[in-house]
Amino acid sequence: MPDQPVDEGCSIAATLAAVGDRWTLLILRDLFRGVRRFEQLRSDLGISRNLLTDRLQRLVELEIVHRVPYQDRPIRHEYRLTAKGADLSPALVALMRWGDLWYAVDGPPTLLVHDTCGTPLDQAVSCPACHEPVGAQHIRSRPGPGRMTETTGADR
Amino acid sequence: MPDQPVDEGCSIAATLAAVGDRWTLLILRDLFRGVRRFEQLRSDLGISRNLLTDRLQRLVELEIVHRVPYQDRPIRHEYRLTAKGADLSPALVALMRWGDLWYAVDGPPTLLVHDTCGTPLDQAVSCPACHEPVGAQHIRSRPGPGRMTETTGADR
DNA sequence: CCGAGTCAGTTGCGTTTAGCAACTGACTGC
DNA sequence: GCAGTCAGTTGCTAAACGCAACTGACTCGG
Repeated sequence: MPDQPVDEGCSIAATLAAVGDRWTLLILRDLFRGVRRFEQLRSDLGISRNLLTDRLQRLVELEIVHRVPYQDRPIRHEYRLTAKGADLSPALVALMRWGDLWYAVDGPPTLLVHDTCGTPLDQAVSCPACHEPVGAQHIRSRPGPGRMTETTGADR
Repeated sequence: MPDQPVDEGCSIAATLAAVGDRWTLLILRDLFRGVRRFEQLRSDLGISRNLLTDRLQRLVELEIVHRVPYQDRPIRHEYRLTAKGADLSPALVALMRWGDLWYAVDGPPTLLVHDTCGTPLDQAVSCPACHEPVGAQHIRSRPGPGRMTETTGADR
């Protein structure tokens, strides 16, 4: 997928360049849920086969997903998240919460719970110094160590 | 923008249907950073004018962004996040962190800090009962109250 | 008051990407 | 040996994107 407008030097742009197309995050959502096989993914998502082939290949190249054989004769593979793929979990959680908040009139269609105790989970941005949650209006952005060049002033 | 494959009954799909195209999240990133005017957005993103017009209109329709006049003669508007738009902050933070983790070799290009104390922020999924952070492998998903119908078994 | 400049679009056109349907191929199981 | 499943591939059409040129409402400098 398309070389996104890759604003090098922005991690959001870098992430979207990797997984920011119409299907990839939905494929990953299914992988998190345990849907791992081509045909299952296809019918669950309603994606066409050629695109699914394409997106999975790309995810494998990016090492977000790996192919694991689950039978020989005929050889068939399933797709599993790598550590890099599993690290997308917070992003999917955040996207889900926004959908829950603004589009789920009767409450969330899916709850995320702690496996050991079954309690519904929280997600928060917080300040390790102040030990409190931080809302969007209290987040500032600053150039970090990985910034190459021209630090323009316009912060949040 | 395109009517995404809207798997109704999945908040991730609902969110992606709203903001999951090639440009929208980058536009929102800029709005969070304080870039608010058409021409600024255009040149910062390198997006073509027609698409920017289109995306902004859609964001206004969805009430993620609103148009505020900043001068008359000629009348000019800037685009600002609504509360709904501001609620996307955690999602952008999560996408940014993944990019930082996997693509920022020299450290993050941008740091998010607490406005009052300047401390770099954390984001975590946590269990309110156990009072501890919860990694991807300990998250289970369950049908929630907003689920309409056929609860298929395949959980995470 | 005329021409250059700015900002915010709109229009038109060619290229890319996506979506659909039909086909292949390696099997299993009856 | 024929139907069925799974995982693709190929070919064609439709939708989305990207670029460049044009419009329009102004301001400002001379």
